[in-house]
Parts: sequence; C-alpha cells; structure tokens
Amino acid sequence: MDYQFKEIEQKWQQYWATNQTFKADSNSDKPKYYVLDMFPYPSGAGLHVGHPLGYIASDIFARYKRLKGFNVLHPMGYDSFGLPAEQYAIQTGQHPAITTETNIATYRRQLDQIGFSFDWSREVRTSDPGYYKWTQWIFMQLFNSWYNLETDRAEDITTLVEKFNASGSAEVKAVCDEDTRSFLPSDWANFSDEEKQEELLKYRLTYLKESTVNWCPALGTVLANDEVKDGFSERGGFPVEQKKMMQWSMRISAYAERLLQGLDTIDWPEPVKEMQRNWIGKSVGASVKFKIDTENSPLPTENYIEVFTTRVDTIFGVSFVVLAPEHELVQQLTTPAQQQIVDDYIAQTKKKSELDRMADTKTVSGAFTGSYVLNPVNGEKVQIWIADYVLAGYGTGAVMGVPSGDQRDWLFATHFNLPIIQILDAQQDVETQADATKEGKYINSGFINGLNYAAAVAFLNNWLEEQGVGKAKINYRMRDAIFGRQRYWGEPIPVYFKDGLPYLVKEEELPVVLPEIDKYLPTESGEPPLGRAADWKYNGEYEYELSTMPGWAGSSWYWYRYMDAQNDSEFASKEAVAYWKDVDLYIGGSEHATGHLLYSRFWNKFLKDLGYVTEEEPFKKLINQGMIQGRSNFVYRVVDAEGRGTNTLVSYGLRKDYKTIALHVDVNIVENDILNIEKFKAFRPEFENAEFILEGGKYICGVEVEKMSKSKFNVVNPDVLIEHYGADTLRMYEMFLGPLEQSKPWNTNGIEGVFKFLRKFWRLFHNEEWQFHVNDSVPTKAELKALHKIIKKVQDDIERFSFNTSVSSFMIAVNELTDLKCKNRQVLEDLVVVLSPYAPHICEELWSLLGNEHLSTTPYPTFNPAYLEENEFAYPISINGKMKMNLNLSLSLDESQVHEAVLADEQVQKHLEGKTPKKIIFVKGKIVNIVI
RNA sequence: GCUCAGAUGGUGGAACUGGUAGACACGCAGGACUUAAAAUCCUGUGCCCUCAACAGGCGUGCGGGUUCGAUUCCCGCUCUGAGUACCA
Repeated sequence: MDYQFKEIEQKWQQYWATNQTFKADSNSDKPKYYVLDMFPYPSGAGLHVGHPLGYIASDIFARYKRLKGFNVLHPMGYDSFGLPAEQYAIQTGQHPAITTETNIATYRRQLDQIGFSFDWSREVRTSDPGYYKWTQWIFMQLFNSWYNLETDRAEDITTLVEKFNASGSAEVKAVCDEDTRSFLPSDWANFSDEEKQEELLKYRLTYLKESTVNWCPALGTVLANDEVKDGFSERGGFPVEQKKMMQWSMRISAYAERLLQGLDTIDWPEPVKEMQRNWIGKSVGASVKFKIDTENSPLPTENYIEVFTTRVDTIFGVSFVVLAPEHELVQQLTTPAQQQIVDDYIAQTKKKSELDRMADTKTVSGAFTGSYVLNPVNGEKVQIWIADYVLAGYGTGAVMGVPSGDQRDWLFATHFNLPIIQILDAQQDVETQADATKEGKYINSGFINGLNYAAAVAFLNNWLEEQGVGKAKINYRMRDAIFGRQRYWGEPIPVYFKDGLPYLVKEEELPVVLPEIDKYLPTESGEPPLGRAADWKYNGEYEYELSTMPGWAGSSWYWYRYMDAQNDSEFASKEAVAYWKDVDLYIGGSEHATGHLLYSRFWNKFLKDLGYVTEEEPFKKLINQGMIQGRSNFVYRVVDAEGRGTNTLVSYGLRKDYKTIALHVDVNIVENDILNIEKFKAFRPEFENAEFILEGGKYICGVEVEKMSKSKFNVVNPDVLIEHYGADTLRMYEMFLGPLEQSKPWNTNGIEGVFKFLRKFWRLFHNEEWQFHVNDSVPTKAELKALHKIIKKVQDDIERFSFNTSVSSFMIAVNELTDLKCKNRQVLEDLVVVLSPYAPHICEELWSLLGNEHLSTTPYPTFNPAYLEENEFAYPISINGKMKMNLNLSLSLDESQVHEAVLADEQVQKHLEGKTPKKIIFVKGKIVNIVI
C-alpha cells in the first residue's frame, strides 16, 4: 500500500493515548531528563504554524532522550488566566472560564494531531482552583517571609520577630522599605498588634505599599514594568500613565544579586542573559550626603540631600546638584523668589507624558530652587536645581552635577551657565564637551590631588564613611514587581483586611475560589471587578482583597506542578521534587526574557531558601525558538485616472506598466506565488468577472514579510497542512525550514520536498507492487556506511539542536539506500529508530510491520566508526593553496609512506618542476596542501 | 546613543575545531512515460567568457590583515534585525 499518512497517524495517536505510552514514571532507575515547553495561553484564534515550532523541537529531543535510555518528563498545560478571555467576557458576557475551556479544547485537538509525546496525565491549567490553590499558597509563604542579608536568604517572618524581641531593629540587616522604624526590644514589646503588623509589612517579601505604578486606564489595571513597552501596554497597546496607588508588590529586589550571579551558572542564550543583566542593572558607586546650606534655605533644621553616583572620584568637580521634580524636598527648598519658576517647571513636566519625556532627550530644561548645598569634601556652596532628566524612581532621585565628566551635566551647566571644573589632568577640552575618562591624575581636587582613579575611589569611600556623609553603595535598576491587578480573570489574593491591615486566610482554607460576578467591569465606585461579588468577605466579616494576581503568578512555578500534578496536600511532593529536580531543557520564545524567565528564577530561589525545592536555578538549558513571521501575498488591482479600482488585476511582473494598488490575498489560495484564479473568485466575489492580465499564462502574486495575522490573510493553519500532507511531513518541514533559533517567514513552498522524502522512505520498505518487503540478507559495506553516517549525524545534530541539517541528511540517506536497493532488515530497522523522533507515526507503523512491539524506549542504534572508514583512493589536494588536482593514493598508508608516494606521483612531479616541497600539510591523515 | 545577533546562488539554507564553498530542498529549464494533464522518474542549474566541450576567470555585504590555505580568526566600515534607552 502507498503511504497512507491519515490512517497511520490516526492509528498511532490512538495507540499512544490508550496505552499511555508517554506517561512518565517518577520512580525509575534510569537517569531523569526534563524537557519543558513554555505553556501557551489558549487564545481564541487557535494555533498557527508558528506556535508548534518549539514544541516540535522539544518533542524530537524528548523522544530522542527516551531512545537514549533516559526517563523523560515531557508535559504540557495551559497558562489559562489572562486578559483576552476577560475582554471577551466584557463584550459578550460569556464567563471567561467557558471561553477558556473552549479554546483549550481547540488547542488540545490541534496539539494531538501533530503527534506530540506529552504526558497528558500531568496537564496543568493555571485557572484551575486545584492549581491556583498552590499559587496562593506560595503567595502566603512570601507574605510570611523576610530577606535576611546576614544569611543571604529568605527566612520565616518569625525569625525577624525573634530578633526584634531580642535586640530591636538595630541588629536586623534586611531588604526592606526605606521607612522602617528604629526601636529597642522594649519598644517592640510595647507596640500594639497593629503597630507590629504595620512594621512587619515593611519587611515581608510580598507587601502592600503606596507606590508609583504604571496605570493603564483603558485596561483599568496597573501593569508591571515588563508589561509596558514604550509607554504603552504590551497587551492591547493602550497608553500607560504613572499613578500613586496602594499596591501589592513582590520584593524581587532582594534577589537582585543572586539573580545576576546565577546567570553565570546556566546554559542560556547570551542575549537573554544580557537582557536580564540590563534589567537588573547593577551599578557600583557611592551614596553621598550633601548638607543643605541653612543660611539661605527656607528649611529651618539641618537636612541633607542624598545622591547616588558611580563616579564618586569626580566629587570635587561638582558645580550643582539636581533633584527630580517629584523629589520630596523640592517644595521645602524652594525660596519665595524662585517659587513661581519652580511651580511653572513642575507643571510643565507633569504635562509631558512619559512618551514625550523619553522622546525629548535633547532639550535641556530645569529650574533653580534658590537653595544651596555644601559639598562635603570641600565645603563649596553649590546651587540646587530641579530637572526632569533626573528620575525620581532611580537611586535617590537626586544627582550631583559634574559637567566636566558627564555629558548631560555638561549640557545642563552650559545651558544654565554653571561652572565647569576640570578634575583630571587627562581630560581634554572640557569647555567644549564632557570627558568621562578615568585616566590620569586628579587636579583641583583637594586631598585627592595626584591620585589615580582606583586610589581616589578607595580613599573617598573610606573618607566619606568616616565622616558619616556617605559610603560605597551598589544600586540596582530593577524595581520591586507590582503584583496586584484590578482584573477579574486571575488568582484571588488570599488576604483579607482587618482595621486596614492585611491578614492571610488560613492555609486549610485554600483555595480562595474566584467568585461569580454579574459583569466583568469595575464597580460604579471604581473598585476592581471583584468588588461586585456578593458576600465577598472573609468569614462573612472582613473584606477580601479585591485585586487579583498578575499573569506571571501562575507561570512562575508551574514546572514543579508537572512533577506531581495531582497532589492535593502539597504543590508537589518532596520525593517528586527530589527526583525531577529542575528542567534540563526549556524551549520557548525570547519575549519572556525579562518577564516570566526572571520571575520564575525569583520564585525558584525563594522556594529553595525555604527548603521546598533543591535547585538554585530552575532551567538549566534554555533555547529560544525563532518567531515565524507571515508571508503575505498580494494581487495588483489596476486603478483608473481618478484613482478608482477597476475590474482588472495585473500579474506581479507586469504591474509596473500600470497604476495599481496592492491587495492582500489569502495565502491559502496561492501556491508557489501563483494565484489560483478560481479560488480567488470565490474568495473575493466582487472580482468574479474580473479580467486577469497574466504573465506566462499565470497570475504571479507579490510577496511581503509581515506579522502573521488574520487581517493580512497570511495565517497558515497547521490543520490544513496536516490534512494535505500529514503530521510527520509538517513536523519535518517545520524543522527543515531553517535553524531553530532563527526568526524566519513561513513559506509553504518547500513542503512538497519533505513529503516526497517520506514517500520515498515508505517505499524503501516495499516492493514495486507496494507490498511490504524486507529481507534478512547480510548488510553490505555500502549499506552499513550509509546507515552509520546517519546514526552519527542525527545524534550530533540533535545534541547541538541543529534539527534542520538532520532532515537533509535523512534525505541523503534514503536516496543512498534506495540507489543501493537496500531491503535489509537490520539496516532498515535501525533507520526507523533514528528517524522516529522526527516522524514518529510513519516510523511506528514501519516498526510494527517489521514485527516489533512499539518504539518509544527502543535503544538508539550504536554508532560504529569502523563502517565509515574511507576507502576511496582519489582525493583532491592543492599546491601552494592554489592549483587543485586529484591524487590517487591509498589512505591506508601512514604519513611517511604517503609523503614518499606523493613525491613519486607523476602529476605532482610535473607541478613541482624539480623543486623540493617546503612543507606538506596533513589534515585528518590526508594531504591537503603541498607548499613549495 | 548603547548592547547583542546577523549578511553565502532566483529562494530557504549547508559547510560542526581554518582544509574541495553552495550539501539538501524549493524554483526554473530540458527530457521520459501519457491521447492529454496530474503524479512519478531522469538530466542540467553560482556568475562570466564559449555554439559546446576542455580549459580559464570571478565569486560567501565592503576595505584591509594574519595564514601554505579564510564563509570561518583579527582590524576598520556599510546595511539589516532584536533589545534597551536621560539609570547619575
């Protein structure tokens, strides 16, 4: 029988499902291997051909690892809380749970027909109460923890209370809010319960605090920094503004250094690591206190402005100090004479949106407050300004201005006519631009004159600390992550409020199940949707928290749930976690570099600190599959003199002769850029009677690479391709398209080649009459060579994630064996095993025709290099790297024999013209070049 | 601006540690089979000169360098893509 992919694929998919072939056992003598895909958000549009790319790669790897004798965990699930289902609910009133359920069914059907080897018994859904119970549980652990800098790990909050009891706040070194109180043990004992809770909240790893947040009015919610791109929301693209709000936050900043250090221990793509490093944004410097000059200041008492600088060595070059317009001391510092100017400036900056402010980095602006500070190193009196180039959110919201060493300070100084002081002898032309060099010796710099950079920094840090006016400091750009969302379709935060303070519900009361509401919109008083829920009170008495968790909550620990997905009493059993440990291979898109992948590392480190998991890093190796872009096709409609579209369409090559407009045409009715005119008429009935100007009898369409989207008619659905060619062809073709990590446009044009290959492969096992036919002869040398070449090649390719090259190698191998008329059972059996990770259905079928059980744990054939030994005699060499010729030599000769034989060779002698070679270059035992 | 990645035929791409550049596939051209088409199979296909073959010249974004030998290593530049952006 000819290759009947439909029957074969159906048969084996059913077989795998009924026999639970890919169910992973958490108890095995085999070494474990955990292959994970980033689980999808089940959107209404279903899968397009770009989505399965990474899943196919990971499936090939998982199947390969099984053949190699590993106990493989390869699960799949859904990140099923999220905005689109909620937006849909707002429009239609359909409960997001129903939308989600429907979408998941579509996803599952589409995934199943591609033939993945997922262990579906471990499926997770983040919106399932049985799952988010544990997301809430982790939230509770975070609430009950603080970060102890002495032990450099998170600890239970009770150890903090012990410290407060024993020695008050003085001995505590923690990552906490800035406004913590100083108190003695006796004070602590006298605090009321409310006061204690209020104080502890400043230390907890998840905390409630008034902070400036990214507020998106259109979505009616706050967003985390990584959910905002260029001043617009990542989802939906709505404008985002800054707003002060009481918000839940996660103290990820406590882990900044560990998140940074950990990057060196994991095998991730360098760009992702680099993005995380930038996001964490470590800068080493010093914080310095500048005393405010009380002589002229409206401030009555002694006060300081604290600045952060990475160039403390330039402190003698300070000629002004700048505060962010939002800085808390601005109003108090402003003298009556400057009040108007300062108010105007603040009003002006407030008007500027975040976007304007980012775009407009050229214009220098600012206002003098009228007050002065004294430079701690030399007592110099310098002006205090405000300017919007200083950001309230970074460092202390204040900087020292050193025009000779910093270009922004230089521009500011020049614009406002402030002094420029050269501080290093190596600085050039500081009157025309700043010179940020660290070379040379200090001048005009008081007690550091004559020192070099390193010495000056060390000396100053020490001096500042002794004087109590500063110290060395490390700053991180990464802010704590905002955790609350004013949305419905997310995990409820397991917290209620008593006397305005948050308390956790009891652990045994989890999950706090999302309540039903009548509409998925904020309440009339502007509260989040949960405010609509009837009796949404803890014990019918205390108000529950109304915001829900962000999208990244459920995805920050899901790989652990797969280890023990059905467990009701723990997020995963200790044994399961101890066995599976971490993810060995994680495949997904790079768009999660600063979101999911950072938050996951944070939660993982936290769970490790508490002893719930064993590894410091969750994902040992990460691969980013490239994005598949759309490849749009166009037809060209001729327009008349008035610019109106006519009823004539002109082929791509001839469109220059006319005035035309390009129209998107559904890529599914175009083959190799040739338009199917009949289908086109059905697609666009208004062109039913159109005239087509053809070239070479065909209508050729134009091409452009764009994002894959419905509106551009360039979405290619895997269902259609599977219907046409089968899943095995789709799987191999997606791999064949190019390197996994590279982004590329989808192009169905080449798929025929892969389909032809699978038919050829099928034919290898059949005779002319399409009857299954193999024999038990002894394999020939040539057959074994072809086989072992592919065994080695595929093994090497998979290990270095070069799946596209193995597809080519399969084609070569099958062509070779076809030419050799190979029907040998041993050879063909091994070939089936080698191909099976790529094309599992056809391989299972042939495997069973060969009389075997089933494939998944068959050992991968052992490569024997003996079969690859070269036996050709002629191979090319060059003389002086230039002229090339073929040399007839036996490769079994050793080097010295080859040497002689070469010189004796007639052709070589002709080229040597009597000269003796200076050098003969050998590569892998072969001569490649003779240098005369 | 900064950081990172990349540039190879008509197209997607291969060449793994410097060793016959263009594997494999698509497309195209020609041929076989067929009444015909589809399917299938065979042949050719980097560019230039040449009727063609032999032979030759040029070729991995551009300009240099190292080397017997460079798509691969080094220096400088151009372009493309991604990320990031007043971070003190």
